[in-house]
Amino acid sequence: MGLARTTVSRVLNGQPGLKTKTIERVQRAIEETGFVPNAYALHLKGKRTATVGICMENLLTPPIVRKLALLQRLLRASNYNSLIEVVEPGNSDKVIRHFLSMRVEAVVFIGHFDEDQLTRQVGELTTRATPHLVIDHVGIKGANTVSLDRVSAMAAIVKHLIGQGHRSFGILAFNSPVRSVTDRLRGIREALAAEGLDFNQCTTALDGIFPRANDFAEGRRIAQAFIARGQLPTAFIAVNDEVAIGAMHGFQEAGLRVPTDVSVVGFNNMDICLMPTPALTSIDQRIDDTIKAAMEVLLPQLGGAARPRPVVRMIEPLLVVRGSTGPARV
Amino acid sequence: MGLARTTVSRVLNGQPGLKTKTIERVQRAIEETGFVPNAYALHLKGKRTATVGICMENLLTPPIVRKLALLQRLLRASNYNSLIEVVEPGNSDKVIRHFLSMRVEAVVFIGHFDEDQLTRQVGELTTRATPHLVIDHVGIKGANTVSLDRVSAMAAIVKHLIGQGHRSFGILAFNSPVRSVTDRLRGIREALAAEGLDFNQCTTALDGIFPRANDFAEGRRIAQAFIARGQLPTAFIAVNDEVAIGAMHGFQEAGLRVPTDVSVVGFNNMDICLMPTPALTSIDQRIDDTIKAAMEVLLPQLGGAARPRPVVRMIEPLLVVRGSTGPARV
DNA sequence: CTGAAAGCGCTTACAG
DNA sequence: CTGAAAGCGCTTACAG
Repeated sequence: MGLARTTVSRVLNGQPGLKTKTIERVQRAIEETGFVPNAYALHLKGKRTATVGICMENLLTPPIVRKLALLQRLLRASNYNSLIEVVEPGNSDKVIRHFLSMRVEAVVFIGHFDEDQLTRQVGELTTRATPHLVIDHVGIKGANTVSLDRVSAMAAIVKHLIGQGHRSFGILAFNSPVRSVTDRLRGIREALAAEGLDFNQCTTALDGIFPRANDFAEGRRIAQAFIARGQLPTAFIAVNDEVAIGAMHGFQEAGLRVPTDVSVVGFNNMDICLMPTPALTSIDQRIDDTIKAAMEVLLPQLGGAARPRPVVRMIEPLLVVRGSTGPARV
Repeated sequence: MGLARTTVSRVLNGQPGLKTKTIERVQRAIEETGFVPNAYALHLKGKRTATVGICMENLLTPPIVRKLALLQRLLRASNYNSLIEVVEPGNSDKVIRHFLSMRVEAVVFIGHFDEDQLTRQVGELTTRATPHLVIDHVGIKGANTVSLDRVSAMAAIVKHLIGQGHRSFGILAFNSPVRSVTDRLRGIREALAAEGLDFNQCTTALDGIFPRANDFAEGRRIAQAFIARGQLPTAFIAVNDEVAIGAMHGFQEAGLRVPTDVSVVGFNNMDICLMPTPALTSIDQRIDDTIKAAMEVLLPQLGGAARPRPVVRMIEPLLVVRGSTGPARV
């Protein structure tokens, strides 16, 4: 049809200086043949990939998936593609390799990973001048980080409960070596100390008895174990909303009243907090603000401005008080 | 270092006929330089992309995300990468274009989309000899489809309730033009007809009064509306588990007993079914089996075996009976 | 305003 | 067993 590849290329890239007629001719030809440019040829010859690699811990826990969904939407609004990969145990290096081979312009980690591995990977990305951002996993050396302040979250809970007169606390399903959990335990410990209370003295955990599932059934079982044991704390702090609601049920089935007899607090402020009666007091992660902050950290780096030192932004959690917490029984 | 690109290429691809010493030398050089092959050059020159494009309706509703998570895992186990894209209203053509430019070896649709658009896209993929699979969205002409049999699901529910003596049914939050919902309404209608009952006579819906949210609060509000109206049906069929649980709460708060006064059925059999008291009767989508079937349909096509005509596999739902349904009040 | 030529970084016949 | 050359499908100077 007498069209040079050069001309076609120019039309596709909307470059100026073409006759309208030529443009139309090219566009018609493209439509007729159903031509779709080969992305691999495109990016081989200089064109930027405009792709961000997103490395996910999993796709099964709602808060994590929600972060992904929001980030993906904002990235697209800024004309970036997302390359989403889920880490299987042990293959996180493979994921990073894939990202690098796809020449992503940045890598974002969402969730919790092996600490040493993540540190090494952040180091490698930095060496290669590929920007990165770690969402959630706090304390990685040299890493740009945006994360909920989990220590602060637990302080808010403990303060709220102490303000209601509680002095004995049940800890529900915190038996995990994961950083987010240990941070939260530390938050509880420090908040208690700030009020002159000793963690070991005023908290009880019966987690170890059950396999960790972090679900409704586990919460109920732990509550039952607490009841069977006697000496009930007046307030319960759960690893997440599911466990908290399960515990509420366990208590209520045994004839205890929430919050008259026991107060219960969850974590994540998911929709399910409204399901039990009374509704569950919980911590809101402010995921929208987290991802907004993530974009603020990410975009300048995508622009190529190398940071002299890592940016760390902590998101302040929001305690949402509902009916499941109240004054301690005297 | 005296290494030909050819030799390096051979090492990377594990081709036979190289001296062990050479292989080691190459591998050391690769480690030292941190070399990662450029995927764009790789696939430009013939190498297959081993990538499947997954077009998602959204990343916010749990069943859909669960399908994605499982599919992605199985694809990786079969050595395929997943390229995941979320459709924003109106950009589904852009997604397909991106997939094509990335030379994906197949496209999988998960969720519900605009029917005409999806039909056209399936047609285009077929023309281009790019295999496809539609998960969930049933009734697309020419499409390879794997989907829950929603008509059958509703039949199971209706049969179960009729067996318990119910003859009047409340329909909760089915006011949507989406194919999955209209299919389910048809399922109810047909199942009633099979028992000699007329849909219009024995069902009531008060959905239109509220903005559709499909959540807990909406379920509660609809239940309250039913109570305010009087003439309560004895059984309620909800669009999903959230609405069902909300309705249960609405009824229970008004002093009605479940299932003594009203039976309630959900849909999806999510973990939250265990949260209300009594636990919620629901339909399990059998997502694991759905995705297993999806792989069975997909893999042979990825192998290049062009199907003479589209494969359609319907997954039989599983009714999980719990305490929220019981004999009709007489 | 449009076209012919070089080059991106690999793989794959083809020589040696 | 290893290397030099062509070519994948684009973009980008450079000519015309």
